[in-house]
Amino acid sequence: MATDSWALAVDEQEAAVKSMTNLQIKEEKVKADTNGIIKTSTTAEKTDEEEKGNYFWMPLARDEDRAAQSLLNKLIRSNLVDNTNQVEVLQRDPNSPLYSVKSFEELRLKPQLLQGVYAMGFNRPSKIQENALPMMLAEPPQNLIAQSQSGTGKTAAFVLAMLSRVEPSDRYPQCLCLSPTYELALQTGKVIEQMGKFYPELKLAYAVRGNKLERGQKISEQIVIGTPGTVLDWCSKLKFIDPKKIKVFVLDEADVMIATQGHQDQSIRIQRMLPRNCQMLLFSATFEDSVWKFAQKVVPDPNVIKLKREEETLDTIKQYYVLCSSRDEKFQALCNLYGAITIAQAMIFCHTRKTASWLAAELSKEGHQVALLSGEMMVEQRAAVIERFREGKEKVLVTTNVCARGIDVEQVSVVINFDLPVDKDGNPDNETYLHRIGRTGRFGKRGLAVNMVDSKHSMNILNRIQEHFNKKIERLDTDDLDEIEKIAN
DNA sequence: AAAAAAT
Repeated sequence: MATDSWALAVDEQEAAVKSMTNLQIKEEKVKADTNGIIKTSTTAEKTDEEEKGNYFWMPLARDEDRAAQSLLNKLIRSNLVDNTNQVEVLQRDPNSPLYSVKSFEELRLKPQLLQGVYAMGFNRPSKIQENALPMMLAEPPQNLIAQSQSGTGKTAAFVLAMLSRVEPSDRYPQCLCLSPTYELALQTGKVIEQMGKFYPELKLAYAVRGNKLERGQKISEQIVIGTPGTVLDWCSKLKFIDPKKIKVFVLDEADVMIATQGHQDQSIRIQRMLPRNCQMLLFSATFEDSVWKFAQKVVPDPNVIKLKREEETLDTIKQYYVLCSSRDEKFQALCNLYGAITIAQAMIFCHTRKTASWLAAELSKEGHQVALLSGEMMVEQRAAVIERFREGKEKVLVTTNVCARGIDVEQVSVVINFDLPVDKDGNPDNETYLHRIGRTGRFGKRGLAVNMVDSKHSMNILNRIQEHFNKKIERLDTDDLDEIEKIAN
């Protein structure tokens, strides 16, 4: 459960891993890698920091440069030497060289952190990690607003940044990470636990709904992951956390966390309680223009990694639509698709909780096994459902926007928009669209997205989404099962 | 419209 201690969670994980057959191969690989690292760091010339046992990334610029630059307090545009991704990198300190690392060793991480990185099966940094890690680990700490497509390793990047700054012997919260939903907080927590499992003293607290602590004490966990409402309570009313001691503040899915129609109030209230020198890290696959501007206003002096519009979509995800005339026809089309989408796993998105529960019930009546997940369910139930889906015990998940962002289940090969994503004014929600289809095509895998259109109005919405991303969404005939299975494979 | 709170 969410309240479990760090140690317990790690024990459980290890028990699970031991039951896997390829354990020995994995362990040997980790050992070899870490031995290699320890050797090189002892033979290399040691800095004062290393002598004290602290391994830091080399400062990106000399102190005098930095002092001069901080006066300018201005962003200068540089071009990243990078021919595969069209990204803009805006550096806080334009005099410092623009770094990107090609290996985790170059980061000079503490050995137990590097061990955690390799134990998770990461061999080399992804594109966003290459660029973001040197910025995040620089001394003194610098803020970062970073954009990178779904499934490209943002979580691992900011988790590594938190773990590199945490001091496990100090028994109070030092790193705070906010997630927009309960399920995502649990998922990110697992990544923190896995990557940090070689720090024996380190503990993680989950500040999420349903995790009730005894009143009147401070918590000793060094890292806190949570959802905005609970975190705010823990920091203010309940005083479990002393926000003044937080060194790193991460906003995952940052655009929705600071958007007016999102979690803005709570996130900003939490941010205001933090010390002025707290490092702020904002990550998302999408930043709508106005939100991007707001982010740069609330984050002092940030480094910036931004995608060009044409690079936002992933080409590995094929997008289609099916044309229907009513909701019942959409349902029929979906039933036709069911066989094809259950080859691997699928997620079906609805606009409301009501539609989601209706659809799940109707599909069940037709004899199709589906799971339902929405915010009206109890957290215990939600945790159980997402767990079953992760384990592959459920092939199809009918859900709302609660699962639109961040949820990482590798086996998901199809995303279906039973309802297209629209905002409260009925306009297309391009950001949510991108996040939803990004539940498939994780880490370079291929994926399929199918949009169900049932009116002129929804066709118009889809056309506007196409125009926004300048990406063709082709028609699919659900009567042509051969064609569908070909695509779904 | 959904999500997010020990209120």
